[in-house]
This record gives sequence, structure tokens and C-alpha cells, in this order.
Amino acid sequence: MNAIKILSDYKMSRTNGRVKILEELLMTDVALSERELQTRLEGICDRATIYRTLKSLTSKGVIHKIATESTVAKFVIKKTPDDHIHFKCTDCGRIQCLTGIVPNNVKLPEGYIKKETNFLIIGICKECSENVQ
Amino acid sequence: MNAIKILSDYKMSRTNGRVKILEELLMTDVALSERELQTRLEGICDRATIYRTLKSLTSKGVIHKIATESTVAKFVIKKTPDDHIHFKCTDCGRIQCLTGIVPNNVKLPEGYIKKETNFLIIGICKECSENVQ
DNA sequence: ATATTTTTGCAACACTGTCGCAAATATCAT
DNA sequence: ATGATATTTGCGACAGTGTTGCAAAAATAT
Repeated sequence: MNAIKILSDYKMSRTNGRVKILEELLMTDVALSERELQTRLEGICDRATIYRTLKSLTSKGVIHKIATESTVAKFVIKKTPDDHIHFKCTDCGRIQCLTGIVPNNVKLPEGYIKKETNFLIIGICKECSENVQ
Repeated sequence: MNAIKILSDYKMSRTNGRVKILEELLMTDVALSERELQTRLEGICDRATIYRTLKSLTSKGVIHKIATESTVAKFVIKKTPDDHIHFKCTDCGRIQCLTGIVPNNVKLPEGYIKKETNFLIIGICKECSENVQ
């Protein structure tokens, strides 16, 4: 995956800020908040630009917006189009995608129509649980 | 379930505001935000009191805090201690508990420890999908 | 009934996310 | 490449959410 290709695929102007934001998101496998992106992109682009970019990338389906209990939104590149689970570690605070385990057997009651899922498991991640011992 | 009993069970002072907040939460089966509670409790208690009460009820496990994509926290009384799924309707905006369907087969990878889950499905609820036709 | 502890209301605050608008930048056509 | 057009940016301002310190008020304990 490549930032410039994504922008052209989705017919978005190739601006410096957008390229850098996408590169940051492509570089990591944990979800980032606008805040975290801002510190990584110090001086490169404005808060408003980051928010606007995250919003358009989300609406185009390039990234996924994850709601957290701290009510700060975090964003990750979508790797698979399937529903998948996110894992938040209470120790290091990171949010990761758990690929592989898919809650596809969830059956909604009659009359309910699914559009999207937002599955978050909170606990201790592998790295942190190893460090404890 | 009874507001006054809950407060005494959890050794929380029985104040007017807390009783009213709990009664509102017990009365409904959809998740409420602080905002929504405030309008229902017009003049009965302060914003700060509602936030503080919701926080302590959440930490005691009486209610569940649901993170939404709009980054406004919503709260519901916990009916079952099990993991369960919440459903947010994009039409009427309500968030309900879907009891009965439990994603218990979700298997975390080696080394991950589960503490809590936050499963949200976004779509159209039964009532709204019936009204469309 | 009084002393002690807890909670409340208020005001102030930090932070997240949004928006209008003029300036800057990117894209398009030539 | 050059200029015309369209899009995006940065800035400042703003609304809303959630938190906190502190004195007053209310609840609990004695």
C-alpha cells in the first residue's frame, strides 16, 4: 500500500499534508488519534486539516474510525474489508486490529439490519502481558 | 431493580440527584448520554453531578459506558454480567442492548487477556426498518 | 442533636471536533 | 510551461464534552 496511490485511487488531491497523514497511518499497526498524528506531523499540517483528512478517508472507507471509552476517536488503515475486532490494551493504551478472528456468526434478531460493526475488546495485549512476568 | 437498593448495595450516599439519575436509567432500555439525562432531570441536578454519578456507577459496574462514533458517551444499566452487543440505529439514533446474542466464541490470540468488551453494531433497528415499508 | 464525611453547585478550564473565510496550493486545459 | 479553475489549507472562532477546585449544602455516623 502506498499513500500516493491511495489518494489517486480515491480521486483526492495529492497534498503534502494528506500524503504525510496517510504515510503515518500506513507505517503503524496501531490506531492513532488526531492528537497523536499531530505530534508526529509537527509543523507539517494544521489540526483542522488532519481532522478533515481523517473524515474524508473514513467516509471513503480507507481508514476505520474507532470509538474509545475515553471518547477520543482513533483511526487505522483498513486492512481487510471484513468486520474485525479491535483490541485496546489498558497497559500501553494502544489499539490494534485483531485480524483473523471474525465475529461473523453474530445473528441479529428479526428486523434488524447491519451496516457496520465496531467491536472492541479491552484488556492486556501480548507484549504487555509478557513484560509483567 | 430499584434505585435506592442499588445505592445502598454499593455503599453510595443516597442523594436526590443519584436516585433520580438511576431511576431514569432503570426506566429506559436505550443508552442515554449525560446530555439526555440532563434534559430529563431539568433543574434537579447539575451537569457535574451527573458526570460524577455516571463515572462512579460505571466504575462500580452498575452501568455500562458505551463509546459511540460521535464520541459522546452513552450509558445503560447492566442487565446481564455477560458480554453482550449494543445496537445503534442510524435512523432514530437510539442505542439498545441486544440480549441473547453473545459473541462468546471470540478467541483471542495467545498472550492476550480480555477484561471487558465493547461491541457495537450500527444499522437500522426493528422499529425503523418496519416504518420504512 | 451535633460532628464528620460525602456530595453538590458553580465557575473555570482543557480538550475534541467543526466551520467560515481568505490565502495558498493543486489540478486541468491549452 | 502558463494561466484559469477547483480544491484544500491555515487561522481563528466556536460549540460541546468532560474534569476539577472549592466553599456551601446535604447525608451519614456518633
